Order: sequence, then structure tokens, then C-alpha cells
Amino acid sequence: MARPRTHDEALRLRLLDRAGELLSTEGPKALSLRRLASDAGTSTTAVYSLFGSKPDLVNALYTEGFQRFESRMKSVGRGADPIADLVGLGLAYRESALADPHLYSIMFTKAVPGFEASPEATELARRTLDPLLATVRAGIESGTFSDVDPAVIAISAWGIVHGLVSLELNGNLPPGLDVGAAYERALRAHAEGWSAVDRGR
Amino acid sequence: MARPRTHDEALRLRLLDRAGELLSTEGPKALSLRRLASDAGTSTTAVYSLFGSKPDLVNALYTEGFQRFESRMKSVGRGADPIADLVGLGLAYRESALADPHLYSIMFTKAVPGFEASPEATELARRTLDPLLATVRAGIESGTFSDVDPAVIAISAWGIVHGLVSLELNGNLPPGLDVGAAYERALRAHAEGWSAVDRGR
DNA sequence: CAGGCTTCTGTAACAGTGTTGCGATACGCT
DNA sequence: AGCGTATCGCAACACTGTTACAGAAGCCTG
Repeated sequence: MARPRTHDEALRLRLLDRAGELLSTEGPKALSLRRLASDAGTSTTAVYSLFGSKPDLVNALYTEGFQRFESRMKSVGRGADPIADLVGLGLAYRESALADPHLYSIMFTKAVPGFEASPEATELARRTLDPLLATVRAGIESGTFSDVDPAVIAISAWGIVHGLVSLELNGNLPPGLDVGAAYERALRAHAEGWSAVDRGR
Repeated sequence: MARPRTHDEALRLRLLDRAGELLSTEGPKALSLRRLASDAGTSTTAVYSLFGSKPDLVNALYTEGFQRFESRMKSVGRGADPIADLVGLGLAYRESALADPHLYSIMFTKAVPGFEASPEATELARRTLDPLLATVRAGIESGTFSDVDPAVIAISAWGIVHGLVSLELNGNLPPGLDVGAAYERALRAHAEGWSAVDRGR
């Protein structure tokens, strides 16, 4: 046997970087293998040796996005107030999305038509919710949140955060609105809606 | 002059029907003009006379989707309890999305790469929120909701509803979860979070 | 009823896409 | 040193959206 896996790592990174750049500046339509390869100074075949196919390349971006996302989520600590913690996670979510909108678009909206996330990537995405689940569980234990299935509260929180960010990135929100303030306010109202003390049960 | 606008209306409807069908059964990738025209028994050029381009055809589906959506939203009446009304609107939103998932995907997630909604279609989409705004305003007037900018509450409600439905349609929700029940519960918690009486202000 | 103008539609071409054989190259191991 | 294999570049295939160019079809005017 001879020459097992050389796989130019520099080229791999260059392709991924350029792919993200194309995605963010000109959208998914502009992400073509020929242009990508040409911009990176190589040929389309290199992409196939390095990644396998275009969906596989997108899958690499997908995991990259969720890795950054996971580290941001983990960096949000837990304090004394579960409601504040929940709001903090939501704010981190939005910051993450605004920091890499093009990654967000392939992570949560199917921006690249043929792409399906690999099982490993899907598992990584699922694991991203763990900090949220932990915060919810802590809030239930401390009696702050209603004693329901933690998954339900976590998904509810994920839903409002994801929905608001999607609407913002899609340009569906009315102009002139202070998005940041409205966002935080909505998150707080949502968290308080799950609060047990306010409703006396 | 001669032969002003004949524009076979039957063909137009046939194309739209088949386009929606292709979209729902095989996804956006399978929606090609050649196949669409072939299935409808005509040629690709007909699509260009009837609609203008592929994005314009998608725009027709987009408006179609929002028209159905608007009628569903309008059919949700207002009762005595603004919280129940808000939850009712959210349930109608989900039903609408589940009834036409393929339309939903082009209405809210950019499923077709090159497509941008026309100004008229965008205005129609904006108007869809009017019932929600009216319900929120009524709730503020009756003292049920906090006295903040109605747009903020409306967008918050839209956000959680849209987010949960997006997650559901994307398959991001954990298996084994009773989605309908969790959905309704989340909507109720959210609405109660905006309730003024519970928080004594 | 005939003619002509306009609108529409089908064929075929163009540029572009993802993907894949094929041959050549370059590299790591024996 | 040289063999063997992984990688890469070229070119082709089948497909996409779009459009130039005809031909056909219909409606209004005379």
C-alpha cells in the first residue's frame, strides 16, 4: 500500500472558508463547485476527493456552525435566577445567529436544496440543546418553573428564540422596530409564562 | 391589434397544481420547468408566457399560500378571553402549515433559492398579521395584557408559533414527543407571560 | 367573409450546474 | 529505488433556467 490519506488540510480549510464567504456575500445560489474550486485555485475534482459531494461539503459547514454554536451556548453560565439564565441563553442564540448568518441559514433553514445532515451532524445538533435542558431542569428543581416535562419548556424556549431570529433574518419584521429590545422583552415574557410562582401553582 | 390576452387559464391552474404537487412530494429540487411543462403536457416556453420566470411561478404559489393562510386566520373569531384567542390563532397557524407544508416552506423558509417575493405578495404577507394585532390590541385594552407596544407582543407570538412549526417541519423535535399537546401548552405559557394580571402590573 | 396584426407556443440553442470516467501526477511505504 | 495507490485536472454527461427564432393561432378591422 502507499500514500494513504494525504488530503491537503490547507486546501480543505481554504475551500470551507471560501464557501462560507460565498454563502454570506452572494447567497446559496452563488455557491457552485466550479466557482469555489476556481476561487481556491484548484479544480472541482478536488472537492470530491476532499468532501465527497456538494452536500457533504455543506455538511462540513453545518457541523462547523454547530460547533461554534455549541461553544457559545456552553459559555453562558447559570446564575441564581433561572429566568435570567433562560433569557441569557436566548440572547446568546441570537448573537450566534447574527455572527454567522450564512451558517445559520444552512443549520436551520434548508438553504441548500439537496442537503441532508449526516447522522453525526444531527447528533451534534441535538446535543446543542443540552445547556438549555440543564437550565430548565434547574429552574424546575428550584421551584421557579412549573413542574412539567423539561423537554416541553426547552422546546418552547427554543421555538420562540428560533422563530424570532428566523423572522429577523428573513426580513419579516417591521422596519423601525428596536429588534434587540423587543427580542429581550419577548424572551422575558416567555420565561415568566413558564414561571410557577406567578401563576400560583 | 389582435389576440389580446388569451392565456389559457386552465393550463395556468394545471401548472400551479402540478408545481405544488412536485414540491410536496419530491421537494424543491424536483421542481424543474422542463419536468413541470412535460407533466402538464406543454413546453417550458408556456411557463414563461404565463408567469415570466421560475421565481415568478413560485411567487404565484407564494401568494396562493398566503391567501389560504389569511382566510384561516380570519376565520378564528375573538371571544371573551384574549389568552384563549391568542392560543387559537397559534393553533390555526400550525394547522395551516401542516395542511400545506410545501407552500409553507416557500412562504417562510427560502426553499427555492432564487426566489424573492414581489412587493404585492409581501404586502399580502404583512396583512396576514392583522388579526393577530387586533387580538393583541383587544387584550391590552381589556387589561389582560401588559400595556406595551402591541407590535412587540404580536411579534413575540408570531415568533414562538413560527419557531415551533419550523422546528416541527424540519424534523428537529425529539421523537416520541406529543407535539400537539406541547405546542398548545407552550402557546398558553407564552400568552400568560404577557398577561398583566399575573404579574401584578 | 378575408386579411393582417399580435400574441402565444414549440424547437433548439446558450450558459451554467453537479457529477463522474479517464489519464497523469505525486507521494508514502517497502 | 521503485512500486502502488490516493489525489488531481480535463473533458464529458445529463441536467438546470433562460431566450432567440421561427411558426401557428386567434381576434379585430375592413
